[in-house]
Amino acid sequence: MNDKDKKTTSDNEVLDGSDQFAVRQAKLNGLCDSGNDPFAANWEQSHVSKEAIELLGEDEETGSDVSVAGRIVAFRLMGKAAFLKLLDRQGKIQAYVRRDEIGDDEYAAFKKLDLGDFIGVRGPLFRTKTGEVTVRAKEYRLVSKSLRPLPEKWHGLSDNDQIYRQRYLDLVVNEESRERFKSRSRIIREIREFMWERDFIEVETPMLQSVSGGAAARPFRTHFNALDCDFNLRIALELHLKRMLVGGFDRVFEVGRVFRNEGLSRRHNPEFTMLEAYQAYSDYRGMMELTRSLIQQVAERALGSLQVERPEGEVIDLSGNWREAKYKDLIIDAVGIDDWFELPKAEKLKKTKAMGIEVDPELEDFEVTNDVFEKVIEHTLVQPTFVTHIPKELCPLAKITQSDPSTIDVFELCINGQEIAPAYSEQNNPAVQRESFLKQVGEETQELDEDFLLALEHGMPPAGGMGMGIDRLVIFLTKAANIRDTILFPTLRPL
RNA sequence: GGGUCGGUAGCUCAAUCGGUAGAGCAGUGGCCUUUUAAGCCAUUGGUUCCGGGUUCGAGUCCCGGCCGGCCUACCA
Repeated sequence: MNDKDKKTTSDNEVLDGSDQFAVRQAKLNGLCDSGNDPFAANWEQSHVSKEAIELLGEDEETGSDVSVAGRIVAFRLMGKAAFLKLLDRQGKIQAYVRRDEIGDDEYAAFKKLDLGDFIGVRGPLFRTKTGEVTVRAKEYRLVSKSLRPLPEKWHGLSDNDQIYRQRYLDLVVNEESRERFKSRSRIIREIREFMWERDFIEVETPMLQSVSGGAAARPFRTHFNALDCDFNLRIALELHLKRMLVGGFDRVFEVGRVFRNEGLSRRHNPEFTMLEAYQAYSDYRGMMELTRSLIQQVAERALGSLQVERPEGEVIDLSGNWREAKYKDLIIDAVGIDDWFELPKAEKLKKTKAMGIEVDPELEDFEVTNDVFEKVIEHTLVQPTFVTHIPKELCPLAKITQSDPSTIDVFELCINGQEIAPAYSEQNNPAVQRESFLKQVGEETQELDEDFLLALEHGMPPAGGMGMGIDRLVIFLTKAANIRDTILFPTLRPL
């Protein structure tokens, strides 16, 4: 195509090193010409890095033969010998290669390896002067050539755009990121373990839905050619999991992706992972115990600690029982007015303005109050807090509190200044459910899910239900600053 | 969507008031058989995100666009 690319076709041409792709391509071509296609190679691994390192006892200087493999992430050549670091799924292991041990020809080829290449190394373990367990190579093999240079070894990759668009590079060079995604996987595994231990069954429900309900969010729309009809991507798991309760699966959960057609922010990605769990014959109090135990067990098993230090230094303490606070009490405390809930909307607006909060005057009365919660209170709830007795207008899928008909049987768990998990005593009266759906349909661009109401009319056991934003859980458990740091491939504008 | 800050070598970053675009790492050539961001010598590499404009002269100033960070808006 251009002059630089022409270089790659000729080994005889002198490469000045200015085009690293061309240099590497030429090395690869040279190998292929001599009958060694590295992409055709494989390698028998006897140990992964961490296992191999642990083979050598504290007081041992040398050990048995191992065979390891990985990507070269450090290469220190010192004339007739070299040290290199191989990165595999468990971490890094050092290898030591000497010309007098692998032979002159092999060593000449070895010197042409590049950072980023995958190789296998076989030989005995030994301990270096500084005590690092190292594989002394009797044999090595290039098993895959890397044609492009890795990001800088010390600073890693810091350009956000590139970190998200080329996550694989971030994972190779940034250990913090690598560890965070291992933690995420472990957290989700421990969530499943916990639910199984509690006798829940994991199910999978449709992502493509003709009516998307269970939350008030705008859906993504798509088209199904075979039936020539439009579908929505799901915005919640709720309505299908409740159908499972109707069907007699009285403890069910699902961990899955939901999609909401909303903006991006530090806390929002349009596709994110939810856990929803429904337990028949329980209620929101039961879900409170379940949710607390779940997070405690997951933190204990996945991280080994119930204390999580925030980047700012404050320690989130997950141990013991957690604080409970009534929504109304938190509001009254924040605004400093005992009869806040009796004030007309105009007075509330005056007060919020005096507090320096911008509130849209078109909002409903309860929405003004909820703005106070979201803008003033939520970010202060760093230690785990169950917010209870939430106004009924905010949750159309829950039961009314017997002792206070203005509120519903629900909690909203806040940790790290964010909503993590709401839970309800689920509404199972089909008539009441229809009524609150109809109200919602009137207010928003929601459609009525008649199929779900039909299911309810067949009878759903009383149940507690809980939904948890897994990404937000991972944010605070792994000390991430941004939801995008917890999602391998976050949604980005296509280039 | 709005505000704001940014985009310079493969990567991490400099570049004074508008005056020859630099460094470290990586690469290339050489020395070096226990290194730890290995070291030493030499050296290649630039559409300064893109397109216009002002100017004798633009990485720098102006306008438009693209992409992103942060804040904000939408958000059970």
